[in-house]
Amino acid sequence: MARTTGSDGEKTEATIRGAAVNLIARFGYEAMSMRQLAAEVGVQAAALYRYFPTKEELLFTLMREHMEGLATAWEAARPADADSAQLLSAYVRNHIAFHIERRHATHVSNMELRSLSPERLTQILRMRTAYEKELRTILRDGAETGTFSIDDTGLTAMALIQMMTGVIVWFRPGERLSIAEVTATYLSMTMRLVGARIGTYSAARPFGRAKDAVAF
Amino acid sequence: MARTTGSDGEKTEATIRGAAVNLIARFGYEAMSMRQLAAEVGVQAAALYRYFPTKEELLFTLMREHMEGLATAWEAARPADADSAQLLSAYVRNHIAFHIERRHATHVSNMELRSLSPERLTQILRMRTAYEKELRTILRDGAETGTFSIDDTGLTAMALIQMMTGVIVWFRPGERLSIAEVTATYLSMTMRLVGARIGTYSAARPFGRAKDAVAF
DNA sequence: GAATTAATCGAACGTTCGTTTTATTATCAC
DNA sequence: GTGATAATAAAACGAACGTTCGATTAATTC
Repeated sequence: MARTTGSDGEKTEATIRGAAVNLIARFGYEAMSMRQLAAEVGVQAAALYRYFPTKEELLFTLMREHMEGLATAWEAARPADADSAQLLSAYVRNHIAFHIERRHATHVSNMELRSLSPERLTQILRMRTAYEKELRTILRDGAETGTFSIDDTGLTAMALIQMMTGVIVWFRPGERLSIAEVTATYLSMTMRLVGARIGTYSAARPFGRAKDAVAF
Repeated sequence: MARTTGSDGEKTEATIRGAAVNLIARFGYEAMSMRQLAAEVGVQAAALYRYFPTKEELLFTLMREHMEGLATAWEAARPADADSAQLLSAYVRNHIAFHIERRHATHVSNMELRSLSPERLTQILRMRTAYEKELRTILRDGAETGTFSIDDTGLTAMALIQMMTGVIVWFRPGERLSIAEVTATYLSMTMRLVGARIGTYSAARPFGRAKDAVAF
């Protein structure tokens, strides 16, 4: 009974976070119990409350930090003094890379909005909207300069984001396609979709072999 | 106490299904309780078990029928003796129409896989795979005839499906864009994405007004 | 080394869950 | 009208939940 020898608060908290992301991604937030999470971490459920006051606070923290991480990554990746095509290219690359690396956290971030209380939900949605707005701005500017040919920027932005984020649904590291190949292909598809004129972006062929329809 | 005057089994079952789809879409399957569902329907929780033996069976039924409905709709919509571009066009139109009309059921079908038992999950995944294979076949054939220019059919198929299905995330009937406009735009984007040669599909401009970046 | 703080444990709280059981009433079939 | 079936209600079962509380031990600070 009582404090376990060798316990370290920072390590335990990090373990809790990691285990929570995995368990929520796999079972769902509502289906994951605190006892299950605690067992995964190697503590009793009561110990979790030393780090997170409520189950929802744990979820909110994971989701908020995911969005903050995305915003930060995009801020670092966004090229200065770049034209629309370059900006879009950077956006796509960053988006794919970020989400592939955090498949489970992305899963949680996209699928557990319903379990947040209204105020917290508002916060997360605001962050998502801000990120989406970045893409809309790129598309609008590109359309205005004639770099892109877009029917509706709002719709196009959402369609692209859904398409790109959807990579986490099917991509599995170590399988047929590499991250580089996937990224290049998504970029190529994106540029075509927005009607970018040939030559406004570098879209080297991502595959050395002939097209085939190997099943996923 | 006991049977309510005017009760009708068929009507009650239909009401249960409808209410379940709405509640699950809104709160999530795990968060929705049978008492909550029963209250929404206007019966006691025990009554639900006359129609569905378990909560999971209810979910499975909703998801299975959603997929069956989609397969049936595609079967009816698929044109006979059509080329790849026409097939893809029909696929996109059917996909968008079907999902927009069943936003909540789609939500449930996509987000609650985790709550199914392994055997049931396998069944649903098989149905999804079959539907996806239809698109892959269209893309592959189109690529072989040179109608489309595709880097990787498997990836492209998944990207398209994620993009199109994602319409339910943002589309709201009665708002800025009509279903026809949305459908036309998704079709236009799809054709570009797959590198369909101009002239191989009818992509009339879906908007009469200038492109703008009105926020969603 | 003593006091304080940190990190855990075990037990328990109050509530809710999916589900079953029994009883009751309504509707249908003959 | 009688018997069978359908459709519901009310009560309860056994289990599990998120969380709190008090106690205990480990680590840190002075």
